Amino acid sequence: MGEILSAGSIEGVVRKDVPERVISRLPIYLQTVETIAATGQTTVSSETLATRSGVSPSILRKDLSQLGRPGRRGVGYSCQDLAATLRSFLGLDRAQNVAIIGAGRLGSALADYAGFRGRGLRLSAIFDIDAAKIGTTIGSLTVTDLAELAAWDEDIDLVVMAVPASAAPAAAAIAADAGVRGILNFAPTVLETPDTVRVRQVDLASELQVLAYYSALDSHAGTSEEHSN
Amino acid sequence: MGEILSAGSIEGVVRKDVPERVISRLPIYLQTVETIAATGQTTVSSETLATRSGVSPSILRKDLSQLGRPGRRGVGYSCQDLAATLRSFLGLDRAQNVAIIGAGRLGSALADYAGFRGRGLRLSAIFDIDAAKIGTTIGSLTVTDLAELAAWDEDIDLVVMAVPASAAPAAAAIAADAGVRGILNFAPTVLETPDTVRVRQVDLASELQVLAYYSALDSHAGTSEEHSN
DNA sequence: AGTTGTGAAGAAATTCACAGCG
DNA sequence: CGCTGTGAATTTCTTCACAACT
Repeated sequence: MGEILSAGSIEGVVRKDVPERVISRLPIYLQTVETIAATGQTTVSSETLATRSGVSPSILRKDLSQLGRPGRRGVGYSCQDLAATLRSFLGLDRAQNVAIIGAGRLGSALADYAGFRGRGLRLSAIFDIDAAKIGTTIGSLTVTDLAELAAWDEDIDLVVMAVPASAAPAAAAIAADAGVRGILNFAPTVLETPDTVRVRQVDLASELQVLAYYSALDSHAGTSEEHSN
Repeated sequence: MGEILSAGSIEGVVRKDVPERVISRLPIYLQTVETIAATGQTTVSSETLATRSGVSPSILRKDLSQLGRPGRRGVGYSCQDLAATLRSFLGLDRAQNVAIIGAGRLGSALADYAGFRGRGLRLSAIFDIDAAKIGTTIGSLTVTDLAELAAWDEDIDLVVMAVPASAAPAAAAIAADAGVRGILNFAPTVLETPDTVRVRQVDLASELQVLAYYSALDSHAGTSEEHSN
């Protein structure tokens, strides 16, 4: 009974509450350590892993210390162990069922996005409310009426919301009623959901506007034509 | 003489260095205040604006206090003024030229994304390196060889990187050489760029994995079949 | 009276620096 | 000897609470 990850689930590892800030960095570490493992390296130092992940070594060590499995002092972290621990910690041992709501341009593109499989995510349905789209095929999936989400034969864990802002709140309510646990929202609206449903916001225009700020800032800093070179 | 925003630029407003955390909230406020203004309201309180933007009133007031234009005590903020101030502050007075690199599924979908215009962003080109794609049309744009980015007739301010992870670093280098100021990176790789180029990362799989964590967490909290209802 | 702007307090995140271990 | 794990110091962010102003 020293085994912590016995059931291939989170069991026993999640005791302290880990801040969301930390959680949001773990997938990056997972991605990085998998890339490093793919080159044949068996261990990796906090220095290397941190640099390749875009964070400082101390923050990386603090983060990893939270998940229970220690690295080896003088050596570093075992790539295999670390990847397995991260996957388990993130709840990726069993693939999460993901549905896309919105079979427009963006939804269709995301449906074909290769980055799901192999990352612990299984795209299992795509929904829309537009009769013209229902029944059409995207990749290996058939677009289904959103009304059928609640009765879908596989429980949907997560939803990618790829509908216009005006349609997002109603769709979110349907998803929440259906027992969905998380929504990744591409619509530029703050969604109100019961606290059983966590929302993460991805707003393309906002991100670009942040970049625009720095772009304009630089233009004014060096008012003359060129900096130097 | 007294006019601060005379040249329709940032001039004089940007003195203190504003933390990126704050900057990244401003587009949300802009979005919210525009929505409110569209309903005909002329002023809005920090309470309302904050709630609709998903932040606390105090943080909203702190954020807005940084941009110089005060609200009216006892009344709130003028929707028109605030929107104009935010746009100006973010460098959106002149539309930023945006290019998409990568004319695959995602790049194509983003190219058609309606959310650019009216948000101070002008999509002005889409590039790829695949000869089969170059010359094809997406929306009103023709896919162009990435090699032509450097000599493009309009200066590209910002780039949306929608290429596979393996191709991203090379494409980022080309963009950086061409004088691009910001990259919104959809590829799951940390990009190394000169500090003239700011990168913001949007990783779909990572976002879903964060949601997966909370999803799995809940599953273990309430072990029995249903909540109630 | 009502709502902003803002110091001061409090909380959270990050970095430091080094003890502890392999 | 090298690298992790971690308390303590530091920095950053958020909230509080109220004076200032319309």
